[in-house]
Amino acid sequence: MKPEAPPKAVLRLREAGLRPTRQRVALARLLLENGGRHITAEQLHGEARAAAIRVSLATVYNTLHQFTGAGLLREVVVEPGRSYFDTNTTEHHHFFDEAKSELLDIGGDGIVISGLPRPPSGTEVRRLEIIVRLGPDRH
Amino acid sequence: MKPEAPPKAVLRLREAGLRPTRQRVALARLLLENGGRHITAEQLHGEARAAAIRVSLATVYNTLHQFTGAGLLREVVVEPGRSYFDTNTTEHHHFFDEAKSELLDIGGDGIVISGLPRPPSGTEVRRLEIIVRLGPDRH
DNA sequence: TCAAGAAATAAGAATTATTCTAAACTGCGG
DNA sequence: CCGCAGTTTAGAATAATTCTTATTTCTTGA
Ligand SMILES: [Mn+2]
Ligand SMILES: [Mn+2]
Ligand SMILES: [Zn+2]
Ligand SMILES: [Zn+2]
Repeated sequence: MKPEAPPKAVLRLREAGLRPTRQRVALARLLLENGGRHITAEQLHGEARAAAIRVSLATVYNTLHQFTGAGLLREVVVEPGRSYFDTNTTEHHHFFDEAKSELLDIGGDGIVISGLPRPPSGTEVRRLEIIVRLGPDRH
Repeated sequence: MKPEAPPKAVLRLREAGLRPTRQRVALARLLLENGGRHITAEQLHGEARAAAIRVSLATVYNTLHQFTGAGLLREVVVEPGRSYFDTNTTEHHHFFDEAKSELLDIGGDGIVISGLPRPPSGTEVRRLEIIVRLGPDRH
């Protein structure tokens, strides 16, 4: 009588061509229903455990990469040996607080870069990113 | 009778407050007498072996970090799990060819960025870097 | 020139993030 | 409900880097 409305996350996964498995749906919820975030695989795994979602770390890694491939996430590399995954896939840039190891969004609108050379032949630009590295204010 | 003139590398190390040991001098030569480079610890270790310089990988890592701390090198992070060390310490930016895993300099002069917000309070900008990620030209 | 202490090196073990393997499970079309 | 491709998982494996500790090498001041 009451046909279940498929949750939003399920639809997003279907659109992306990813089977809405228990784990993927749960992770999609954590990631996409919580505003803009910059999260590590370990962190997400921790949140999943805290939310009583049983999922292996390998699956968290797989899922993060699949989501990235599908354009639901973006991978940000600012520190050696660790990847952050960004739920904000719009064009934007980052502050990186080196003391706190924390990324902060810089909205992409209104930022203009001039003077860049054209890319070497045989290549084309995939993405342009600005990283503003921050340290403690040593006034 | 003929007092040896201390090689350039020795002087650079002294200025930087680093003892000019056999290994550091040899690595400084490889790094600083070969034009602008973006090199990995493993790569440098390989070059050292090829040049018959006996130095351990641990020392290569130590040296690269010390040089970076002293401002003789700059560390660039563009790929998860690997650091590049840049012999160009002037203000500049990079193309990163993701297919070849190769960094290319973009001279810092003439590049202007506008519209950036000011850093969050308590922090100050340490460095601003632009990374232009390249893929194969899929015309 | 030499002795002594401080600093640096090296070998290998250890750590960390991530990926791989292969076996068990599950969503879904028929 | 079957069956199978796609998915998950535990644990092993990998890769880059760091750590530990004994040994070696600079530096300096008798
Ligand atoms: Mn990745
Ligand atoms: Mn480092
Ligand atoms: Zn972001
Ligand atoms: Zn460079």
